[in-house]
Amino acid sequence: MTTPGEPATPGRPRSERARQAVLTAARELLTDKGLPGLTVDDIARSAGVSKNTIYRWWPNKAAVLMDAFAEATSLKLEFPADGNALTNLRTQVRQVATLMNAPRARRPFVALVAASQHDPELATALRERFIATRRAGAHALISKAIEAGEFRQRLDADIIIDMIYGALYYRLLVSGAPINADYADQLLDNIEPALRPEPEATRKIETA
Amino acid sequence: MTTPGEPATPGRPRSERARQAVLTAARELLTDKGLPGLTVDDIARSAGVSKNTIYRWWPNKAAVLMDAFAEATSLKLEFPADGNALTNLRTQVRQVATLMNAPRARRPFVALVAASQHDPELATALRERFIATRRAGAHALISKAIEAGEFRQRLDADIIIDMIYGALYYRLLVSGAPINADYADQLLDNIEPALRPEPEATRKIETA
Amino acid sequence: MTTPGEPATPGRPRSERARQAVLTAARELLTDKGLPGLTVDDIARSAGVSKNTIYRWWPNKAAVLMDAFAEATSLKLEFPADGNALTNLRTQVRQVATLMNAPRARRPFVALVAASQHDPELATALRERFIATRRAGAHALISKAIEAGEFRQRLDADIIIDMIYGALYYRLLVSGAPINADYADQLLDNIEPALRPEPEATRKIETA
Amino acid sequence: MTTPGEPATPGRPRSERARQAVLTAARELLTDKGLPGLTVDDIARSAGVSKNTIYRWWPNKAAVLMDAFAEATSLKLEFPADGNALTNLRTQVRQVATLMNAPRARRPFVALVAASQHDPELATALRERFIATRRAGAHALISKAIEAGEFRQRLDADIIIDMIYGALYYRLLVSGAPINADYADQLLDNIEPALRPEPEATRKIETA
DNA sequence: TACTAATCGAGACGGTACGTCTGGTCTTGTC
DNA sequence: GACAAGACCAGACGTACCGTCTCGATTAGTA
Repeated sequence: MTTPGEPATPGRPRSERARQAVLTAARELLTDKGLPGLTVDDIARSAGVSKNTIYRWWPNKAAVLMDAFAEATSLKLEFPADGNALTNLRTQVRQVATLMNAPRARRPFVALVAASQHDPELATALRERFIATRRAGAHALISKAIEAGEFRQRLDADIIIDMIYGALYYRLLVSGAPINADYADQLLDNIEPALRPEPEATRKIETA
Repeated sequence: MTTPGEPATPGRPRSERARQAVLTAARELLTDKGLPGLTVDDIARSAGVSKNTIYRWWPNKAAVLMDAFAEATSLKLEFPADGNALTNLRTQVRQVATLMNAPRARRPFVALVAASQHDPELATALRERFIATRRAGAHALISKAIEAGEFRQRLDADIIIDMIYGALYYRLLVSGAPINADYADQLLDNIEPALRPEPEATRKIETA
Repeated sequence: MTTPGEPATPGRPRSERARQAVLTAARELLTDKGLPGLTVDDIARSAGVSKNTIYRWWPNKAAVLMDAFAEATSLKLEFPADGNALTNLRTQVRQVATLMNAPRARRPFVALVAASQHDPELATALRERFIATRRAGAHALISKAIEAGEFRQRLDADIIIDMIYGALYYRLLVSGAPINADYADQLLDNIEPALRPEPEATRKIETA
Repeated sequence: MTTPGEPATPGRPRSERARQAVLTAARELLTDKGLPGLTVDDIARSAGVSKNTIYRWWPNKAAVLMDAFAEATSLKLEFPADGNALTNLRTQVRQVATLMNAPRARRPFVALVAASQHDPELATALRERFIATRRAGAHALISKAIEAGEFRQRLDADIIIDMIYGALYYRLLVSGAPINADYADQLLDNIEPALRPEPEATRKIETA
């Protein structure tokens, strides 16, 4: 008997074992060898699965990697909202930075971003499933802080996020430099004066 | 008779015509079709050159594109140092933003950055030949401004550059949003308070 | 259910259509253009088959032609054993000569013999699959005739075959002269006195 | 000053050293590696000569090998005409057989015959420069013997030569069996009864 | 207990790009 | 001029990968 609501499909059901084997194999091979040099035949062989099965469930190689990466990073980043806005933002950025640098995430993520440059569908999926969620968290935090007067009024949350997260991506994709909590701190330390509301005196002079 | 100092190699000299034809063809094809879907045979055919000649001088497709792109953007960005530091920085970022968005540069550049993710040599070349020069200009400007008291003392030039340029790369590689002078202005407007020296009152207290 | 005895291999079975198309295309192209100037790409294109498929089943171009030629000449030469030994031998040689001169056989066969000069495997295959069968027929005929007293006792069947067939190959490969039934007759007419048993008088003296 | 009679060509004369080096290198490489796997670049490098020089004096690779082989076998085969026709023929065939089997001749010769199958010019050159001379010697010998009554009247010299020499070529190109004086003897022993004039008695009976 | 329908493995297939190699030509500067 | 050096064009080679396909063998639910 099947779950009600699902239209009781006849025939053999999809093998969960095969699905897991594919994703695991893809993840491992990607971590080991990077995206090029990683072939679908490799994944199939390594997963003990037929190529057919892969193409039955995923449209192409990138989609497999996408799912594989999704599983690997499914653990939600929990952004505690205990302290003041600056502290919270710092915590967020630190967590994202740490995650980006994790060995089992950095290589695959870089590969996916690279592949997305010539694969619009992948680019969309990547943005919607990973990047948007991170941005949304940061955007909510900053917006609230601006409203609450904790951050400058004239701040543009999206631009600030572009800069902070952009710096992380810059290191990830261009300079290759390490991305860790220290670096997150440096970013926050340097941009912090732009986030704080202007002192009364200064504002009066300016607005005068 | 050859110029003294040049060791007068024997044999037929490299054909400058062939070299130019290859680079031009690569540039055009890359702009039209992107890096995948661009084959070496295409370049050879389009350049009227044998594949052999390409592989004699470049180790792979990416290296050709690297050189092609280098020629295309060899025109120096001139950063005028007339006004104050902030204005100069704004001019710089505007120029870089405009360049990044130019149709004959954006596609190739994106393709090169993507390819550099799994090609360490290309990554190094890209950093040394393009990115380093841009950074150097910005770094000099900011450093001087800090020394001259035009910018905050505790600023870390590299971090600031990471953020401003990182935002540009973020749009280039991740969000795909347009990159233009307006965006450059937005970046500068938002980070500017972090660049300005602290007001007298604050500084006196600090330095006291 | 499969035929017992056949091990029922898994996977998609080899395409008989592709096999036939390759062999036919190879045969036709070889007849038209000769072995050089005949490329594997040509065969693949002409057969509507991928190059991959050719290389999956044949180690090189010559092996394809070998099989193609085998199919073309699979029709057995039937040597009737009705009359006396000399007549039968003449019939055999005439048939072989005619076959060698046939337009769809001569060019391919010459090409294969030529290629076999620097391809030991091909040479072996050629000998075993074509030349040996022809020789075997002639050898049986001559041996029996010697035993039956129809041919000279001291004849060496292999040497006789070397000479008769050698003459055919000589014209085929060296002089390029035509090879037909008339030529076969000439060969037999000239060597015939060496085949006949010695006249009684002479034999008596010898055996005495 | 040049030799009178030769039209005083200006410029540097052809380098005999280069010519010799090319032919020697070609010969050695051919003996070592066979015709395929023997490239013009190989010859040039091994001879310390530029490829240009080779193509200046020979139209293609086969022509070089032709000349190289010509030098190697320029030593004339001297056919002594001392004894009776049969003995002389035997001597001739023995010499040709021995020459064909010589290690520095067999490989190159086989390669040339093979190459001549798809190179009409080479085929012509090969026939005219090597094969014709051998045949001519044998033809003269047999013709005279027929006229002198030493051989059968109704013998066709060309057909006999086709068979004897054909047997040698057959071993050379098809069976790969050794070719030596013993083999020459076997050939002569087996065909000899066909060469001898018919005994009077037999002829009378036949013509009766 | 069959029957049906979708899955699975294996692996052959068409298509296409890769990077290498060779043949034969052309272009330098030197002798 | 001939020569060594070596770059050049043309084009075949054999390999690799992608995504599709065709098999026989499983494995549920349905009759």
